[in-house]
Amino acid sequence: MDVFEALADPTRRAIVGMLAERERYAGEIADRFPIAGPSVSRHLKVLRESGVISYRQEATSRIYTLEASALDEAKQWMEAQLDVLKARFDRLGAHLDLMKEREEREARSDDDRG
Amino acid sequence: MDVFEALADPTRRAIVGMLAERERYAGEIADRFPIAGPSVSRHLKVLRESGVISYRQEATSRIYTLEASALDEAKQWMEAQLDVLKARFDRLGAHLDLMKEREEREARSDDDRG
DNA sequence: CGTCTTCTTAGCGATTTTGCTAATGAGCTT
DNA sequence: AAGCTCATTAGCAAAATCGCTAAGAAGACG
Repeated sequence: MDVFEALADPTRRAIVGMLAERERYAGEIADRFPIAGPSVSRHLKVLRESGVISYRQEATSRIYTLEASALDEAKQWMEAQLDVLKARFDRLGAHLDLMKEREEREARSDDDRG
Repeated sequence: MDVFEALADPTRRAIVGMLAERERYAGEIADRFPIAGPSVSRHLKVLRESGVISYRQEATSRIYTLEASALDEAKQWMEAQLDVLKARFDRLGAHLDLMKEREEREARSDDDRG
């Protein structure tokens, strides 16, 4: 259910990386990690339940696929935070510009007065 | 050290959300959650050690700030995976186009002959 | 200097996570 | 139907996580 929790584990992120390249059989995934098959199977389950991956059955094999939507959701959360942060800095910049402008105007007024 | 692990916890993501808006005192953060102060303090430590937030001391208070860089790093990882995935679909699309084109060319040849 | 405020670290228990091996389910193949 | 392959679930131990309360560190302030 929770994408962030699913991506917290380095093995699971590596699986995501593998599936970004192309679809894979469960066994093909398991072979690439130094841990036992059932352990990988559990990681696949977590990724499945969080919606990060899906599979289609083909005879006795499961072919796993990366689901862009879940990953995109997480990306968008990151972006939203960064946007709010950026907006804050932009306002700060605008504020500094405003202060600078006022400063200059006051300097000119001083000149006018001599 | 690990941004993804830091963002796995919903309380910590809420803290990130608070700090995106503006800097906050540790106490100000703690007040917004139904858990005890020390528990929040530990969450802040995890976020600190993963580089997601930083603080500056001011008298007895700590003012916490969101660090864009760590969040950006996580965002970029997401983007990288999605880009690889997208590139794959683009290639697939190109492949399908190629097949379609060949099909049409063969159809024309049939007409010529037919 | 004693004490208040602010925040953290120490230490504990309950729960969850991650690894393992063993057993199970489902589909081929002979 | 027996046996093989592919992948999962079941069940266990070790480790990590998250909450709590109690105790500590460090500046402010009478």
